[in-house]
Amino acid sequence: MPELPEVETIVTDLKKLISGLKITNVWSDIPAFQKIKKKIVGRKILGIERKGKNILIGLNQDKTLLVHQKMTGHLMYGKWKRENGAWRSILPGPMRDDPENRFIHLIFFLSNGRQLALCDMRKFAKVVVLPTEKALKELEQLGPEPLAKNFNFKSFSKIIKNKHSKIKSVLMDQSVIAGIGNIYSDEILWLAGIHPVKKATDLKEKELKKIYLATKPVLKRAISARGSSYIDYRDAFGKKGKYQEIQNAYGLEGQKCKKRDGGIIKRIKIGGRSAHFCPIHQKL
DNA sequence: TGCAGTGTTGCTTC
DNA sequence: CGAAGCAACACTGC
Repeated sequence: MPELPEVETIVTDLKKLISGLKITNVWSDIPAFQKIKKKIVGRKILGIERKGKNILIGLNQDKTLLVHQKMTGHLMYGKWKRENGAWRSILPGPMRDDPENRFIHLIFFLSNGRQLALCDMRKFAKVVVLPTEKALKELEQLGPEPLAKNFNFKSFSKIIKNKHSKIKSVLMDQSVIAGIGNIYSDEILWLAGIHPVKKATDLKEKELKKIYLATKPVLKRAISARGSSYIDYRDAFGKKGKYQEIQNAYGLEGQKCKKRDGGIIKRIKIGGRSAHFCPIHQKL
């Protein structure tokens, strides 16, 4: 679920909320997660950063808590109480009676009395504690960060030009660019005016440039909107993102293209994923 | 009722 | 080797 904008939103918030705190206890109903308890209880949280869609929580003694939220995972900061076998938020706010609470599978108890909870309906999320060096090594295969200052057209086009897959799939390939998934690949191609099925290797210099130039604005706008909450994404405070209200392609099948070019947004399958595009201004 | 579809990734297959 | 297909899981909507 969470792509770069959603992960960036949570990381920015968590930096302010949990940096400097100690982890005092860990609860989980998933055996794999229960094992991390003895590795991190008593450790201090030094800092938090994002790499692609990964969240790295730096701990003392050179350990890193590596979290990938995959499809439906999201971290929330608050306070929950176990009631009748379920976790219930006891703070005022949107988490109070959010049905999402029933999917809490992991809780870190913090030294200020608050908790960091992982909500994950489909249980795909990855949470591991590794020596920092190892964690960084695991993420070595990630492509460049599209929002970094050194993300330039030359390196961007060089990687993409010789890929033989469809451009949408290439944009979602984490080793090509880090952080782009199904929603934002649709949005980037809509803004660039490129058909998602087009083979990357067939793109002309001018078309590559359009994609490159569309990438940053789409991601930045999504970060400003605090991400998309198509189904279950929540920010650290249990609030939904607003990008789905300003989307141009994703999830808009059958609606008029917002470019007012007379197109009706079409939905097709690409590599097993749904792709949305305007057949008028995104021609093959 | 049952089954296709869902924002990700990595393993298997060709 | 690179590209494509599918499974991991739980739930929703047609």
